[in-house]
Amino acid sequence: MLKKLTESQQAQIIDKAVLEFAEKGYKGAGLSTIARNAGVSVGVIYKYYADKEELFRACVSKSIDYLDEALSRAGGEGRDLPEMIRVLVRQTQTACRERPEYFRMYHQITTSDDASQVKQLAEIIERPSAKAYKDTIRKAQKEGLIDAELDPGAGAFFFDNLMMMLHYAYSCSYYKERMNIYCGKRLASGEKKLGEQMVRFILNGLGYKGEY
Amino acid sequence: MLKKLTESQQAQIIDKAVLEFAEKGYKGAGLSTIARNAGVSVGVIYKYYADKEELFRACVSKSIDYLDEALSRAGGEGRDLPEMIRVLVRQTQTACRERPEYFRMYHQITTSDDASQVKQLAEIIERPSAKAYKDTIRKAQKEGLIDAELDPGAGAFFFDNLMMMLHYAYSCSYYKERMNIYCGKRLASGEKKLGEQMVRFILNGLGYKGEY
Amino acid sequence: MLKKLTESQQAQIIDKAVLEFAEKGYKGAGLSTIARNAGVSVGVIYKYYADKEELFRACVSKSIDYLDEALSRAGGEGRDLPEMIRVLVRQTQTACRERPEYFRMYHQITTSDDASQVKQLAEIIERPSAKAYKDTIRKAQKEGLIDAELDPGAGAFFFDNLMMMLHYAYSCSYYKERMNIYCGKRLASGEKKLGEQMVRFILNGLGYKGEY
Amino acid sequence: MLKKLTESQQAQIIDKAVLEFAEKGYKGAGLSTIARNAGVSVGVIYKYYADKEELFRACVSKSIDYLDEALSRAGGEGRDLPEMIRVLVRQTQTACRERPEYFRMYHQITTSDDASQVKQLAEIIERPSAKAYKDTIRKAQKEGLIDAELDPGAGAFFFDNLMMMLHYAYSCSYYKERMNIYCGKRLASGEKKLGEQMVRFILNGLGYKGEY
DNA sequence: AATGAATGAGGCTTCATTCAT
DNA sequence: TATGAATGAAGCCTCATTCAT
Repeated sequence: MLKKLTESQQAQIIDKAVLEFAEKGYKGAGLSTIARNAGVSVGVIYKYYADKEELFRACVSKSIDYLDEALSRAGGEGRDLPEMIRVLVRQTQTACRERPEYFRMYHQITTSDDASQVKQLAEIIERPSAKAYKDTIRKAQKEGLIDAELDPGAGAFFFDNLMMMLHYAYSCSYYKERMNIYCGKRLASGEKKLGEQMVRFILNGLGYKGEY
Repeated sequence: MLKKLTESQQAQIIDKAVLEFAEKGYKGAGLSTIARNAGVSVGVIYKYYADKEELFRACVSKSIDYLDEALSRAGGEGRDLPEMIRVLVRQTQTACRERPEYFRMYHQITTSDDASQVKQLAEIIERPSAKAYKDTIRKAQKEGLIDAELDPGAGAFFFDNLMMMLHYAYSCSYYKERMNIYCGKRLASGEKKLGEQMVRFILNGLGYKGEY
Repeated sequence: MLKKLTESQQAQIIDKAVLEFAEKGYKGAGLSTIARNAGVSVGVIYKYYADKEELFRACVSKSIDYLDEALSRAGGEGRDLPEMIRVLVRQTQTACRERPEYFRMYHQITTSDDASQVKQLAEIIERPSAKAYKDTIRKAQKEGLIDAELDPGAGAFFFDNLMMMLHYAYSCSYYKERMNIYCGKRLASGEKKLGEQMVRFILNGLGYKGEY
Repeated sequence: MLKKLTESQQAQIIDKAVLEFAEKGYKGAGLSTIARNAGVSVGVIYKYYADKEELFRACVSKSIDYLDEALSRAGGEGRDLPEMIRVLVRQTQTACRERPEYFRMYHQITTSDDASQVKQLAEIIERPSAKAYKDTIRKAQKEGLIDAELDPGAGAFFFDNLMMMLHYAYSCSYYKERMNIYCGKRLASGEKKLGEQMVRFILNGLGYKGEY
C-alpha cells in the first residue's frame, strides 16, 4: 500500500536536497541522489515540487529560515553593543559548526544572476538584518558610543560583510583553507580566540569608545 | 572562414569562457555557447584545450593573473598605511568596474569542493597577499601605529575579508543588490564616498592611531 | 509508453544490438539505431548496460551461447564418425539459416586486436570444441579408423577451419558470394548436396577408412 | 616551397592506410593517423582520394594485388598436384609473415555488407583462383588422380577455405590464438610441420591417390 | 600543389521529467 | 498516492572534410 509521505520524509527531502545543492550547486545536484538519500522515490518529489527549480527555491527558503532563526537566537535586546556583537559572532560560529550546509546554500544562492530572482531574494534575506544593524548603529551614535562620521548603512554593511565571510570561513572548503592561510591553523581552529579578535576589530572599526 | 585563429580570436575564447563560467558555473557553462560567443567553432576549442576542465582551469589562471595584476597595480611601496589601504580600495573598485567577470570567477572557484583542488588554489591565490598584509601589519605594530593586541594574521584576514566582499559587491548581482539594501543606492553608487567610509572602518578596525 | 520494459523488449535490445554490431562492427554500430530498432529509448539501454562496450560484450556472450548451444544440439554421442560430422555440418547450415547474425558477430569479434581480450575470448570460444574434436580424432586413430600420422590438434584445426568457413559462407554476404563463385549457384544453394560434399572432403581429409 | 608528393610518399599513404585500416577497421581508422604515419598532411590525401571511402577502396585494391601477386609467385605450372599445394601453402605462410596487414585487410573487407560492393569485390578477388583451382581439380580428376565424385567447385571451395583460414591464423590475433589452442604452441609455431600436415589433409580430402 | 588548423555534424552519455502500475 | 523505470533533449567530444595560406 502506498502511504502518504510522513512529515519526517517530507522534511528529509528538503534536508537532503539542501545538502546536495550546497555541495554540488544547482546544476550539479541530482534529483535521484536527493531522492535516494531522502529515502523516497524520484517521482514523489514532483508531487511536492513542480520541478528542480522549485525544489531549489524551497531549499533556499529553508536556508533563509535557518539563518534568520540563528540570527534571532542571537537575540540582542537589552544588551550593550560589545555583548551584542560578541553573541552574534559566537552564534555564527556555533550555527556554522552545526549546519554548514545552510551557509553553503547561501553561497550558492549568490551565484545566481537572474536579475529579478536576485532582487527578491536579497530583499528577503538582507533587508531585516540591514535594518536591525543600521538602527543599532544609529542608536549607538546618538548615545555617542561610536564614530559619528560613520554612515550607519556603510557601518552595517562592513559589519555584515565580516560576518558573512566568517560564515563562509566556517562552511566552505575554500574559505576554510583561506582562513588557515591567513590566521594559521592554531588561531583558525580556536573559535574563541578568533571570535574575540573579530569582536575587537569590529568594535574598533565602528569607533566604539567604551570598554569591552 | 577557415583561417587560422587570430590571437584576438584565441583571446576571445578565454574571454567568453570566463564570462560563461562566471555566470553559470562550471557545470552550467556550455561549450557551444562559449564557441558561439567567441565566434569560433566548437571543435577548435579542443585544439587549444584538452577538455572543458582544462578550459576552466585556463579561465581560473587568467582570472588569478588579473586579480594579481590588479593588486600589484595598487603597488603600495613607500606609502603610509592609510594611503596604502586607500589605494587598494580604489584599485578594487576600478578593477571590478572594468572586469567584473574575473571576480565572479573567483566566486565560482570558491564553490568547488574538491579537496586537493581547493587547497592548491587557495595556496596560490591567498598566500601572497596574506603574507603581504601580515607583514605590513606587523611592521605597523612595531612602529606603534596600530593596535598591538591584534593578531597580525587575524587582522590581515579581516581586512581581506572586507576587500573580498567589496569585490563581490561590485561584481555579483546578488551582492550588488545587497550593498544597495545596506547602504542605500546613493552611497552604494558613489564609489568614492563608500570607499572612504571603508578605509575609515578598516583603519579604525586595525586601531590605527595616526591622522588620515 | 512508459511501462516497464517487457522481457520481450529487453530481448529486443540485445537482438537488435547483435544485428547492428554484426552488420557494422563495434565502432560503426549506433546506439540510437539499436534503440530505434528495438522500439525503446536510448536512455533505457543504459539502465541495462553501463555503456556501449558492455552492451557489446553482452552481445558477444549471447552469440557465444548461441554458437555453443547450436553445437551441443549437434550432440554427437554414440554415433560413428561420419554421422557425427554429418550432423555437425547439417546443424551448422540450419543454425546459420536461422540466425546468421550470431555468426556475423563471431566474425566481428575476431577483428578485435586487443591482446588480452582476444586471448580470453578465444579461450572461451575455442577451447571446448578444440578439446572435443581432438579427443574424437585420437579415439578414432586408436581404433584405426583414420590416418595415424595426422596430428590430432592439426586435424581438429583443419576440420574446424572448414566448419568456420561454412558458417561465414552462410552468414556473411562476402563469403556467401564467394561460395557462389566457387561452387556455382546451384550447388551453393542446395544445402544438402554441398553438405554431403563437405562431409566427404573432411572424412577423406582425416583419412577415414570406413564406409559412409 | 611546396613540392609535389614523391612517388615514395604516395606509396607511403597507401601503405600506412593499409596498416591503419587493417588494425582498426574502416570506422576505427583515422585519417590524421594515416597522414602522420605517412609523413604527409591530411589535406593532400584528399588530392589523391575523394574521401575516406575511396582511400579504403585503394587499400583494398592494393591488398588484392598483393594477394594475387603472392599467389602467382606460387606459380604452379608444370608441377604435380602435391607439389602445387605444397608451394601454395608455403607461399601463404611466407606472405603472411611478411605482410600480415594485407590479409587483415582481406578480413576487414569481408565484414562489409554493402551488397553491390561485396559482389564486385568477390568477383575480382575470388573468381580467378576459383577458376584456377577448379580447372586443376577437373584435370586431376580426368587423370584419375583424385576423387571423381568430388564436385570440382566444392573441392576448390574447401581447399581455398583451408587456405583462407591459414591466412587468418597467421595474420589476425584472434585466429592466431585459436591456432595455438587447437594445435598447441609447438606445432602452431613450427610452420613447416603444420604446413605438411595441411598438405596431407588437403590431398587426402581431395582423394589424391598418388605418392607424396 | 601541399599544409594543417578550422569546421560542424554526429555519436555516446546524462539526467530532469513523466506516467503506468 | 508513491514508485521508479522509461523517455528524449541536451551536452561533451571526435573526426572526416574543407580551404586560406
